[in-house]
Amino acid sequence: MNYWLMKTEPATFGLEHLKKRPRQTEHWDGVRNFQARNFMRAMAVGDQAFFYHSSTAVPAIVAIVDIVRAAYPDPSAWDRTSDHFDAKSTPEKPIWSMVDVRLARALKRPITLAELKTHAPLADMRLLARGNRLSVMPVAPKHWKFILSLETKPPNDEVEKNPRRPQTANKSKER
DNA sequence: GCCAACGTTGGC
DNA sequence: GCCAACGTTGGC
Repeated sequence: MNYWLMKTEPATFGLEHLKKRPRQTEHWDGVRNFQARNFMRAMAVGDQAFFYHSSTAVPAIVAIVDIVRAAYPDPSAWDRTSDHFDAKSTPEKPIWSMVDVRLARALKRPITLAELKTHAPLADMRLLARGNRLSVMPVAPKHWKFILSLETKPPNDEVEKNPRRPQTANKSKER
């Protein structure tokens, strides 16, 4: 069983949307990056993924989802009205894939990107790698376990022990 | 709104 | 196959 992380923009489809889906299940359509697609194709039923809110005020892991259906063709690729339409993909020769995910549970509290960055054991986490833009990526089991261990701890604990940089009196922007 | 990083496209 | 231009992602 493997672990993953899947990004979604809460303004478009966030945890509140997933909660309202029938059986709290949704197909993960619209991925148009080969690497991300290949990771979805590597998923098996029973794998779990962090549900991550991106492009939002407070980027964070907010829930865990179960992979409930392995990769199959993404029909939005041949839907001309879709934002994700791709003329190169056809029902006969589909290029893009999706999986179905079902909400396992919301985290007890969101684990923010800012918080993840403060933890040394996560230093080599793919999500935190420079320039990372993949919307679907694997999560190492050690990272998965460590992140879940943060759930029951106060969010500011570690931040206070590891101040990011000295605060200056001047609140104006750096230049 | 800015911008760094990266993927894709297309000319050659 | 190279690589510059362009588009997208996503944090800040």
